Amino acid sequence: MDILRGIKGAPDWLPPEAGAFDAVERAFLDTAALGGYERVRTPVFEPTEVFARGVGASTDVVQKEMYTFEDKGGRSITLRPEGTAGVLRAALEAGVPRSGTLPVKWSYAGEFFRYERPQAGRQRQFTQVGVEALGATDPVLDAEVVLLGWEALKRAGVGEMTLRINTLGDRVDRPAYHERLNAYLDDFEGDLPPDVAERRHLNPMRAFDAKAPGMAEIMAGAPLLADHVNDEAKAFHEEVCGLLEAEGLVLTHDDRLVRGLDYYTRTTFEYQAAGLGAQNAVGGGGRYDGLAEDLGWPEPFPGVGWALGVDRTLLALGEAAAPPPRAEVFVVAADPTLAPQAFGLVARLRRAGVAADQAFAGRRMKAQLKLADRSGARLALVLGADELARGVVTVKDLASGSQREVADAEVLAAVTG
RNA sequence: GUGGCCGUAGCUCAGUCGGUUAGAGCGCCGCGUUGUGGUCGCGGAGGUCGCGGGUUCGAUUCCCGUCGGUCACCCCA
Repeated sequence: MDILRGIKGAPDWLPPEAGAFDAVERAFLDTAALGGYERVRTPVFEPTEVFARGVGASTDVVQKEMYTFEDKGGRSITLRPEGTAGVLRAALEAGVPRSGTLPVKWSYAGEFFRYERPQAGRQRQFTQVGVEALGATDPVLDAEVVLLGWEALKRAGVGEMTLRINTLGDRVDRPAYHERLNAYLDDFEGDLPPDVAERRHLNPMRAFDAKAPGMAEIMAGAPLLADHVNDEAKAFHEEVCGLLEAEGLVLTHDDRLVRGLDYYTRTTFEYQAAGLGAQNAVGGGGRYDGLAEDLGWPEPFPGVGWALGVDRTLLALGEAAAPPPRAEVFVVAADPTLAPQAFGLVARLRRAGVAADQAFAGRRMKAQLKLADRSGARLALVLGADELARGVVTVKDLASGSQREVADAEVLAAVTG
């Protein structure tokens, strides 16, 4: 019988990569905390409507990538494909817009699910860390969010990065622009790839993303959203960019950066890293001033945020991924009958906060030292009948090979000193 | 959902122009040291050559199918 296998696209993280994975996640979260973003945890599944209405019906995410099922009560449930819709749903449900001081700044981390064909940097279950700043429309807030994401990636160790940024204007700008763009596309009706032809009436901006042969030429002459952004939004964007440039960030303005989620308004941005294969975005985000209303809130409740891909960042880090912490001290029993004493010594060290380990399965001393070496421990503590009789422990420095005897009562000091 | 490439030891891979006992490196275990690792030497364990079918005297090798992996498209973290 074949062994049972995991689910396609649901990765197992094992040592040492899992340790590096945690380090990346921690770096992101720590950076968010430095910015005053407080942790929230929301469910991994939501009513399907949260995403269908929040993320947008025209998006690939909603149209073909959601893990949707019916629970035993007949409700349609979806495994979260992204974080913003669920977090905002939680904020609205808690009445955040009408309580407390705004903006509220939250961070989250967790697993997300999208039914896609796996490839380098893309799995069906993946991990993101995100921040959402809710309840304020202020270019300083947008700049803070964008800068914080950049700093988070830096803190995790990512080297070469580019920051692409764009403004999509407000929702009031959309209808007029959509109409213009669709009128333009009408002239090419017969040449449009099926997916574009189908979706352009829901959201014609997706046509800019289409890479089918010939589309680049068609879109080269298309009207740009940038020309339909209202003056206030334009000024807002310039202020955001100015703040970021003052902090030394090099911006790559990309007026085709649309992002595949319908809720974005005004600021959209994306962090790209080298060494990732085809999927080179390690994070992205933007402002979503209309999302709360999509989720049923009676009045506008603005927000801005980003999500960073932990898996992808790890991929970008490659060999530079931080090595996980290892045991400091490895206890070796020279004789199998001393196992209880070794066990006790390990326990004593651990209680004192020293990362300690030992060998099992009654290995010979030679093999135990080999394991001590492999563990990366700095010191080996050798316990033998000899030492026991004299109330001492042999402390061996594994790098130099030198060793000395230390009185039992002095062991902790010798190890920590 | 579509396409390319790949499935041989725990891992990374070689090999068989179809032929009798399928190899290497790393890792693992043991011996060289009866209480001392990282180097070295010697030895050992470990393989239905992904699975099913076909062609053939004979298939791990050729063909078909299937499953799995991987990369890319679409899109995104």
